[in-house]
Amino acid sequence: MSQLPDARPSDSRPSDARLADLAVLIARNRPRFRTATEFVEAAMREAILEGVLPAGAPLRQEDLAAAFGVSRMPVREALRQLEARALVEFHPHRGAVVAEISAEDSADIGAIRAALEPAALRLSLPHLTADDLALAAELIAEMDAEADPGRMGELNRRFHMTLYARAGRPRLLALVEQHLSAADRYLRFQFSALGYHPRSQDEHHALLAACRAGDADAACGIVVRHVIQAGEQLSAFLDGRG
Amino acid sequence: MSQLPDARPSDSRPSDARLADLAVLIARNRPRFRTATEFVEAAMREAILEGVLPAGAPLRQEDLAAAFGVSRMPVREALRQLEARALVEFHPHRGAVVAEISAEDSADIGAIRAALEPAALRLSLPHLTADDLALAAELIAEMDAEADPGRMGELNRRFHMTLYARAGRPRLLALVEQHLSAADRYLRFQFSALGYHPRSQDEHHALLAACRAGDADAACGIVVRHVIQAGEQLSAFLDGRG
DNA sequence: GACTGGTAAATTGGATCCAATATCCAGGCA
DNA sequence: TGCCTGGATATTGGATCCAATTTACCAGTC
Repeated sequence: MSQLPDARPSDSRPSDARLADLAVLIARNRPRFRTATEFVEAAMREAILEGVLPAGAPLRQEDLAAAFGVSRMPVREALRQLEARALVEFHPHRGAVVAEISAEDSADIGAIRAALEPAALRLSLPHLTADDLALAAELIAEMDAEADPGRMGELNRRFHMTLYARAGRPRLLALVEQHLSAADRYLRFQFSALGYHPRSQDEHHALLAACRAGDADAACGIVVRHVIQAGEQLSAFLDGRG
Repeated sequence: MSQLPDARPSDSRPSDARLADLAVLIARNRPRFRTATEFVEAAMREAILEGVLPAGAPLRQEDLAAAFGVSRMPVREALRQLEARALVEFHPHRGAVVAEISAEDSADIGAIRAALEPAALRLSLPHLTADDLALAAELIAEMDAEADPGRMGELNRRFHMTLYARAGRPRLLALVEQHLSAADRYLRFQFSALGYHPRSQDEHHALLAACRAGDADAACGIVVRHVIQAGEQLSAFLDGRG
């Protein structure tokens, strides 16, 4: 992981073009992560959010280390970070497990989204560009054509984040994305079980229209309803099989 | 730290009362932290929020380990958790530092609070008891008598959390408390520099009154204004010495 | 047959050890 | 003189090792 040479060339005629190409090449080839811990943390977060590591799954440090081809230590540090994000739970001396999902937790996340997302949208909306709106429209179209639940969640997340992106509040946006992802974990169930798809798409269209019109109040109202009703539907679904 | 016996009694007549007492006794006597990592994490978080470890301070793992009387490993895990909470920043191979504070970050936190706190209050307000309101009033009174900025922040945080506590959304409340604490870090400057004290207390009184009256809209309006104007004042202060 | 007690295996938490990287400073070269 | 190069040092990132705790299993007893 860290013993790769940094691709530092000994080429001694540094034309600007060459340097630029080089930077691109380095950027691409640079192992996406500078430390093993970062790598493991990102991979595990994705695995949990994607459902590859299902809720309740025990996380044996030794096994994970072997799977990632590293020692236990980066795994431990990554698990600690994920714990702080409420994606895994530690039980002292008994190990970590992927955080369980529940109707209560779903409602909790829904309440947080319903509070944060309109705030982000209100800040972002005045600064949205035509390109942003075009991209959002494109993402809606892609969702229409998409069947795979995993890709679906990804597109949904990108659609929402595109509309919030100009808020210029990194911390707020990070929180929003975090809970959007967390909600994805829950929605994964629902996508296959219930066909909540068409209605959701209607709301996406309405939201985009309100954004185009620059109508913050309307847009926020749609977002809140969108989030709330998704949460309720999901809570009902989870309750029905708790 | 972890070699204390678990106080498991061999008493073989388990009356319910005895069991309950036992649970209390165990809970009280159980070392507050079960692992060194938990201990270090809690202590460091407090130290950062209290300002004992000021913004920008380098966090040498060896020194911290010595200070806590443990090895570097629990320190490393604790630092990772604090990184996920945005309280420290890692620079690969260069070490960790206490997260810097800035006017932008202050505004960011203000926006988050302004979104989350009214949501928490709205959920909590219908379930507030007379005791809750009495406690809140008491905390306001204590704030009047308090001069120390540290204790002040603590009281302010408890006052707000008392009003939100009945929201019944653990995740939401954790987020609220986290950002209330983060704001404290910033307010510490202000308390001594500017005398924003009296006005803030007026707002606290007004907020409590609205809660007593069960007027959610009014209470939320006050909270939002309270947070926003504290944020603005602070941003201005920080900008003025950027 | 169920429960207590004790022992053994598995797994985590913590400490130590090694490698890799960044910083700092001296020295050579244009 | 100024900049780049190279090595020494400090500090982190990662691996290995040991101890402590939990769990499972099995024997013995009521």
